[in-house]
Amino acid sequence: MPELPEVETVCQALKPVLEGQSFREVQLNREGLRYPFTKDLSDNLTRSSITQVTRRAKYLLIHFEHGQTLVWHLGMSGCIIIESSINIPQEVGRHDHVLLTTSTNIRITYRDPRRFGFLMIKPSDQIQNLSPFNTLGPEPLDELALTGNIFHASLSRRATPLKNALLDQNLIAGLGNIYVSEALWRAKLSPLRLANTLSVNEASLLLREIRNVLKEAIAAGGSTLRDHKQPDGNIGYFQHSFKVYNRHSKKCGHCNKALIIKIVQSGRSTYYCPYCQK
DNA sequence: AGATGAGCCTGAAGGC
DNA sequence: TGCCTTCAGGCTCATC
Repeated sequence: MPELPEVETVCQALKPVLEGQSFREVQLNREGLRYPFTKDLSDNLTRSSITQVTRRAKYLLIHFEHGQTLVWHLGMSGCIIIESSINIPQEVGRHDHVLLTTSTNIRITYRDPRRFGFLMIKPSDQIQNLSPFNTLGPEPLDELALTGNIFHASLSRRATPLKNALLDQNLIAGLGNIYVSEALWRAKLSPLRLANTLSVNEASLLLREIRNVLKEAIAAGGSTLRDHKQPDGNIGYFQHSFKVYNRHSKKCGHCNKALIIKIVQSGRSTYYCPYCQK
């Protein structure tokens, strides 16, 4: 699924299509996804225009003039497709669960085979105080909110392996299984290293590499493994730049001799070079 | 506090 | 070809 770069790609694509517009039609093809759709969902989506489309962590936020915000999470396998609704046969795929049509006849399709995603309406002015937003960590790309020193202080409070600490959305928001492995490899830090053993310099380096990998992935339109596509139907290209993710038994690109290994941490696969990453 | 496993789902891939 | 098992980008909850 979509980690931060994939959600950001979707957000950037939706902005020009939705901001200042409104939905004239909402079609819900099932009772709900991860959570049941609330009764007021359709009404709230159609009765006011959209002021802004933003992203927080892996959540897409569509803000409406009437003071409500659509909180949209793409789960593990969700993708959003944007297309003109004119001259397109209304072909609805098995996993096309939500169809939104704008007043300008753009159709937004939400496709999610595994149905771990969700859509819910929340009051815009209270979102910051509601779960999960009230405990989310800082945005990794926000250089004002997150400095090397702040990041180091957060890590120093955690006696858990770096891999687990970086996946914790309350420590830093938006990283997922792929980009954690990639960032740790770039920083030459072992995923097994305890978070509270990093020096300020190491934490700063790690933060820099997290930013680098995220920015490069956003520029490439995200990563396409199975489900993610850019909303225009193109695939993202960053998967071609993976250095460790899904590359077990292949040579490490740093040392060019050790082989990447795959381990399991907290039930999730981790890939790293045991020689370079300390 | 942190680790682990289960659960929510479908589909792709690999082994036999 | 077909059946079976395993695994997958996330998140939450219960339990130890």
